[in-house]
Amino acid sequence: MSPKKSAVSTTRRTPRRSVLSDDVYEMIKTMIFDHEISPGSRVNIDAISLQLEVSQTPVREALARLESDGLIEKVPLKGYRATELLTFKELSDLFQFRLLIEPWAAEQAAKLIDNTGKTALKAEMQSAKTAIKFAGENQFQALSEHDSRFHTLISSISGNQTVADFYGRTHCHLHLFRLYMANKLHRLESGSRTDFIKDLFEQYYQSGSGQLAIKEHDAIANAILDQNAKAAKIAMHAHIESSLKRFSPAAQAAQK
Amino acid sequence: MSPKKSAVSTTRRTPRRSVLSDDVYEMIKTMIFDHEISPGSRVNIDAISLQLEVSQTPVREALARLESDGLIEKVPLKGYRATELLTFKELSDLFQFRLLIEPWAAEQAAKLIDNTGKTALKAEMQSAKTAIKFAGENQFQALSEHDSRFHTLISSISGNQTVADFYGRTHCHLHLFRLYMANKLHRLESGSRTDFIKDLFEQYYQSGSGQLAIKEHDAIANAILDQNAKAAKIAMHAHIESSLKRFSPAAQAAQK
DNA sequence: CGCTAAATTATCCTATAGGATTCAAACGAA
DNA sequence: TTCGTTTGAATCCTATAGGATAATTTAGCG
Repeated sequence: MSPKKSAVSTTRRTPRRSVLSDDVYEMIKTMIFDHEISPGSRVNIDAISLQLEVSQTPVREALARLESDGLIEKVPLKGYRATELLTFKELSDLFQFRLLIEPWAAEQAAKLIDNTGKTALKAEMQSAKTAIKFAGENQFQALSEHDSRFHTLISSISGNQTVADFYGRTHCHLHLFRLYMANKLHRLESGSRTDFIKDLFEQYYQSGSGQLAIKEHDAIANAILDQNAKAAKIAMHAHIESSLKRFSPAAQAAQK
Repeated sequence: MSPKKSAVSTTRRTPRRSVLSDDVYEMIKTMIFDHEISPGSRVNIDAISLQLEVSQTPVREALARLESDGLIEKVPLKGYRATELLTFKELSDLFQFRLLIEPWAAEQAAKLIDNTGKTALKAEMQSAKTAIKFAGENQFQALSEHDSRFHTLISSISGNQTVADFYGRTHCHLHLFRLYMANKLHRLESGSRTDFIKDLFEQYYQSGSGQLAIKEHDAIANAILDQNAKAAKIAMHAHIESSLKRFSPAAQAAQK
């Protein structure tokens, strides 16, 4: 009876391939991004393993890795919890870090880009422009993912793996922050009340801002495609600074 | 019988406190730094758990975290292995990254340093100077640890937590690289043969270089203590560049 | 009403067993 | 002799149960 049951469940698990703990890692990450696990809330190993229908071992491994990513933190004898949302100070620090890294990466990318890179960059910009037109209510999601891919692409074209790696580590935090703000805006829209926070969020997220970010991306992409290193560097710097400016009011408001 | 044995072993384990997996993490890290686990070699979970007298669970968690640090890598169905030593390209990339981060950090440190910071910085420089005189055969070890503390201290005084965190992640790789070269030098000295590699290593590690690094640190520290931001930035930039130059010949030779 | 002590809860850690996969060596056929 | 197949051992990965310890809550007493 018991062995048979085990055999059945094994059969059912078989379609899942590769390493289970990697899948669990991605699943928990998705749960955080989707706000099934909200910032600051506790993450129970038992609960996760029951929910995902795996044992505790892969969950532990996944949580240990997420702790290194800074998405989960472990309080020694109390358990794991999702990290709090970035404070305004942390957000500023993160953007300052990007200002040190990414303009240089754009500069290098302009110097080193080859035909493969040019094709990829053109494709990414094209996909962004079609996405912004047709995505409808998922426009924000599409835009956010384009942003992620765009910056990652440039980091990788820069040829410096260390820089690309470290940029990648920052991005999930920014992504999470954006998603959180979008979620907050959504809830505000569902309700009937209007207040200054809603205005701030709309100011950031609605049409103007989306178009603006794409325009700035365009300037960067064109400079890189022209192999104009200096222009690429300047454009990236300007983009990150104006991006922080767009973030700031909403971020400060969200602290309260 | 069985329960009694279990009770005994439990009693023996009791003195170890706090979270076991953290201890295991540090222990494995130490084993890597001490070359008990050499670059590229396989890391057997069973063996580690037997050696450290813990079960597999904390070992797995530790390895998962070390994988995020880049000190261990996991090959899906084959096991864990220590990562290979940095290639010359990776080393160059890492120093380029430091050139983007640390001069800025030194600049900020000079602007923001308070009395607590000044005291700490003076103490660190003092300890370095006494260490280099008296350490004897451990001089290299002492110097290496001073270097680590010095750069970490400046990153933290800069006030940007993101920058400090990311700097910290680079340092263990540099540390490992240095230890590896020191070990290689040591083995060359034990043997009787002399060759160009030995010369290169000596050129880097012996008196001249140690004094040189301290002098450069001194220039940085003084600029920061004087709150001369521009000078601090320039001094840090120069230090990292000359540090890479000292590394390069030995690193390129080690590749072969 | 406030404080101490016991019971409950939750988490960490251990231990073990078995399925799945890979690597290596032995064997047989062309 | 050489190549391909098969067998065996080693290892990883998963699952599950239960004991130990710290944190939390509840109850009782002053």
